[in-house]
Amino acid sequence: MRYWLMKSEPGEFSIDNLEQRPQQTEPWDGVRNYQARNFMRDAMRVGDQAFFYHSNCKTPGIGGIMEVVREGYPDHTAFDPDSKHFDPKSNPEEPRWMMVDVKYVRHTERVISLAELKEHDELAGMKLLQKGNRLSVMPVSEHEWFYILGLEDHS
DNA sequence: GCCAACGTTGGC
DNA sequence: GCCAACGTTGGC
Repeated sequence: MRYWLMKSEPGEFSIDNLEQRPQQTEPWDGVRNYQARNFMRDAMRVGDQAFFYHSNCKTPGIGGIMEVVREGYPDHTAFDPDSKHFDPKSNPEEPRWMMVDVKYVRHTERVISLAELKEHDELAGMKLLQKGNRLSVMPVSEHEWFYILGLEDHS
């Protein structure tokens, strides 16, 4: 089992939205970065766990946990001219972009903010914290995963 | 293949 | 709203 962190702007799609979806499941569409795509296409497996990270908002940070329930398949929003994620260079015969389906597991007991993550030396190696990192889908090590979960009931 | 210009991300 | 960092595009 692997661990991941996936970013979304809560104004677009939040952990609350995921919880309210039918089956509490949603395709993680709209990723238009090759490295992030490769993680979803090549490495994510059913049963993997992921932090739901809220980005570009008042308090960026981890707001919940989700699980991969469907492995990489073509992101059809790239084919749709009306979609804001439309990419004319992708087509159903040769899809350029991939997505996975994720399912709500739970909210974290509180938002574990980016600022807080930065305070912990044990997490200094996290991809999320590297300067200039803009990946929206990235791996989290098992050690980082459980260390972060251990922060949950502190304040 | 180089690289300047441009668009996007995302914290602050 | 600002802007640093980064990825992509396209002329050459």
